[in-house]
Amino acid sequence: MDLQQLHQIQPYLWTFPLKSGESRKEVLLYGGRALLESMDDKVLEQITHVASLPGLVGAAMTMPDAHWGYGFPIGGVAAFDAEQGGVISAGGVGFDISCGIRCLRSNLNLQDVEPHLSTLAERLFRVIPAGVGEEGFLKLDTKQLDQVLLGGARWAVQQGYGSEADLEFIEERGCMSGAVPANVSELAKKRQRGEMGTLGSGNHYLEVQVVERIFDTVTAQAFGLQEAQIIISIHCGSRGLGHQIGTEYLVSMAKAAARCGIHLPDRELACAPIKSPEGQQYIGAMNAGINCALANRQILTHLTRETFMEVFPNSELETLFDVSHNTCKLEKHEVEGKSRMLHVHRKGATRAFGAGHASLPERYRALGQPVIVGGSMGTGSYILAGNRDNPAFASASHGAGRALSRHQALARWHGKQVIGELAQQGILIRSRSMRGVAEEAPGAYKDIDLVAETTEQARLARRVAFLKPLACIKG
DNA sequence: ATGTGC
Repeated sequence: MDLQQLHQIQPYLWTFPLKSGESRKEVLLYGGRALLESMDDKVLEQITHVASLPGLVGAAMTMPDAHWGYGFPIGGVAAFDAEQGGVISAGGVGFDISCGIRCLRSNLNLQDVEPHLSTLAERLFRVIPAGVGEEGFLKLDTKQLDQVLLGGARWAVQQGYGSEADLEFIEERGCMSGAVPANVSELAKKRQRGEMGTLGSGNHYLEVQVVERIFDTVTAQAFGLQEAQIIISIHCGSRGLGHQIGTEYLVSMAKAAARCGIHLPDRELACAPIKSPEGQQYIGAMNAGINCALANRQILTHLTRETFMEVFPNSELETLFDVSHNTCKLEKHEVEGKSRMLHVHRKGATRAFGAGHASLPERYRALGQPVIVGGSMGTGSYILAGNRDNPAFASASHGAGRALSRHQALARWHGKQVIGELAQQGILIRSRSMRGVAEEAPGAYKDIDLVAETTEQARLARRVAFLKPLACIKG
């Protein structure tokens, strides 16, 4: 991206000035010079399109890890007011509805795990279904699936996959309200029948990590983190169900937009007024998709615990937090001194509530929400904490963010070579897809250290801990 | 992201 066309407001905040005759809201880009210079021009084009949608409140924003997505950029944040004709967009949520990360903290340290790492990786790889179309141990009929869509992680716990203690540390206490299973098609449910408790493909992973650095000892203590501790991160979403919801509602939203006279600068931006029948139907379906993802990560947590118990009989894995980064949520935000209810799209952006927010578990309330910034395999992850003065509708980065397209990555790396290079650094990769591994090569991603540092400098969240990968199960 | 697509 050419920074000449931007205006720097603060050291880590840029705006794209309006051209004469252009009618849109403000565009804000969070990030430093290095990240923005290497960012695709498409990000600016896409977020400028978002800024032209009806009912947008404040500015359309991108996080430091933003990259080109479908319609909305990944790393995009946009809040809409239903009372002012605000819209909801399937492309603004993302096709993998409620894709997110579950983080588990263990009572094990590096010394305990290192000698058994290969055994652990092998067993996790055998137990955790991963890859395109891979199915799990559960086969659900439509009626059971409706219960999943209503109950989320709470349903999974009721089935014996985890405990009440997990629920406290999941967004929405593990169960998203407002889910309407009837708004989810039979086809979407059929696709999900065998896919509960599966990882999926692409950038999804289950990773065994070690806390390598603590940045903020007080917050780390509240989060239960210390150096050399073993952490497990599970990154996945709502699988075939979420994807099918996205596909179907994209069509219904395109029709709604045409009927309501909404000008779409890009057909991928299909959206419907929040107050329209299509908008309302999508919200019910999306909330069901969120519950699907929450249940999915809960079942995977259960499988992870079972596997750890086989290798480390005294292991205990507690849920540190579970946060989504592909959602649209109705939240209360202060705008120019006024409290308003807004539909906040976060696509490839993590919710980052600051200290004192009522929805936070008591354990974290004085310090802020754990913000999980997932790395690519090999480059580590960060846990940050939400700030009370977050300027972006309580949002922050979600990961390293791609720097090269999948296509570019395939042209540059081979899967086996990537696995070999990571093995030399002591990082074990287990995957059924060598193509997938090549696409996910660490070099195809932005510098996560820079993303985390910039996220802190832009006051979006503050760094608490850095996690180094040890073993990664890939889709 | 995805019962992977020009």
